[in-house]
Amino acid sequence: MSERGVDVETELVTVYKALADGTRLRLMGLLVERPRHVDELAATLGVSGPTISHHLFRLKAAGLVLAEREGRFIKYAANLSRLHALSGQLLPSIPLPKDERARTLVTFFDGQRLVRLPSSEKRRTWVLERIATRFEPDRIYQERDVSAILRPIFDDVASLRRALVDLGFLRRRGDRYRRG
Amino acid sequence: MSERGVDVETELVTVYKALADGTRLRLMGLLVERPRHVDELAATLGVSGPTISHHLFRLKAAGLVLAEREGRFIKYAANLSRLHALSGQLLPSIPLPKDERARTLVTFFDGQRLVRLPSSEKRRTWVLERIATRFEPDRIYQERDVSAILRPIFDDVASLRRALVDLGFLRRRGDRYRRG
DNA sequence: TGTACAATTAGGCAGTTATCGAAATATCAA
DNA sequence: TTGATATTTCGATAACTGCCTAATTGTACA
Repeated sequence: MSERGVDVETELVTVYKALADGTRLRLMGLLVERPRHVDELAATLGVSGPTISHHLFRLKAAGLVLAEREGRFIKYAANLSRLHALSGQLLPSIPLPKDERARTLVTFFDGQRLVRLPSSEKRRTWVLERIATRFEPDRIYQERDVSAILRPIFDDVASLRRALVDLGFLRRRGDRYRRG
Repeated sequence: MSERGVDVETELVTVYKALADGTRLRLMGLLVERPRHVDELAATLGVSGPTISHHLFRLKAAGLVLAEREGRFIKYAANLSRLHALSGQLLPSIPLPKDERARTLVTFFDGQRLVRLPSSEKRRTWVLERIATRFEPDRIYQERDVSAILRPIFDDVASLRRALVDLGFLRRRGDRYRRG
């Protein structure tokens, strides 16, 4: 799960890097207008074919343009659906810092006690992950054992237990529980 | 008119470049959450103070963060109003036509074909410059070779050839032509 | 004033990038 | 197959970037 965070950051950086160049921005401008061939782009922007090719490669790698061969030509086009998807999302999705997890734990725990269940699944996962460490692996717990462990942590034992089960930290079989 | 276009592009590139780095993205994440001092950022992200300083400089240059001295510390904060202003504007602003030269070429060419000769000398120069690339340097062309090259581009070959000669892209000696 | 601490600047190293011309590859057409 | 054209790949170069350590500047406090 934290892995996905890294991936999102990497992808964001790729997109930002792809757009962080004047020539590529102009390229995108032309391609948003209509699809074009490489040599037309080169002539229009006044740079060499290989340079255009290089920039198109980077834009393609970022998913911002699509290529399609048309006889001897290759037609490049802006990936409009991707642009649309990104447009409302780029800046707002500046990734949260790596230590968000640590700060989340500080925020939601008061000592050993859970202040409240986070509403976002990501934060809930971090919080429950810590609570799950109170259970030994490979040991079978009765429901009352589970409650005995959870009650000092959080008043609403039922919700907490359900959350642990929902996210797979606890597995339930009948009235027995095991760390998952 | 074109000047403003260039400025917008430069500013966009600055912003994209500022965000095109994982460390700076994480920095923004921390600063969006709350203002922080440099050494806290360095410790949190695990890089040296000077490196943080360098990144903050770039973010500040892009207008993404604000700095304020607080005693011995300097408090850095995300420029939230700027982020808000940019968020709906970054990608949508790509399609704007770029510099005047590019717009001219797009306007006057339909693929390889010249729609008409621009009347202003500035625009005519850009257009002819592009056509001139069809001629190899240091090669002598007979008039019929010149026509063979120009006819697919523009019906009125005579006017086009004269314009190329007038602006020095083609040199004529008797009935022979050379790229100028 | 002098010491401690926060931050920036300076200098240097390693890796990346934008650009070009030349050469290679791919496609169509004769 | 050969030739023409479109595009990419290769190889090189100059500029830029991210990171570090060491030195410098700026601020507060004893």
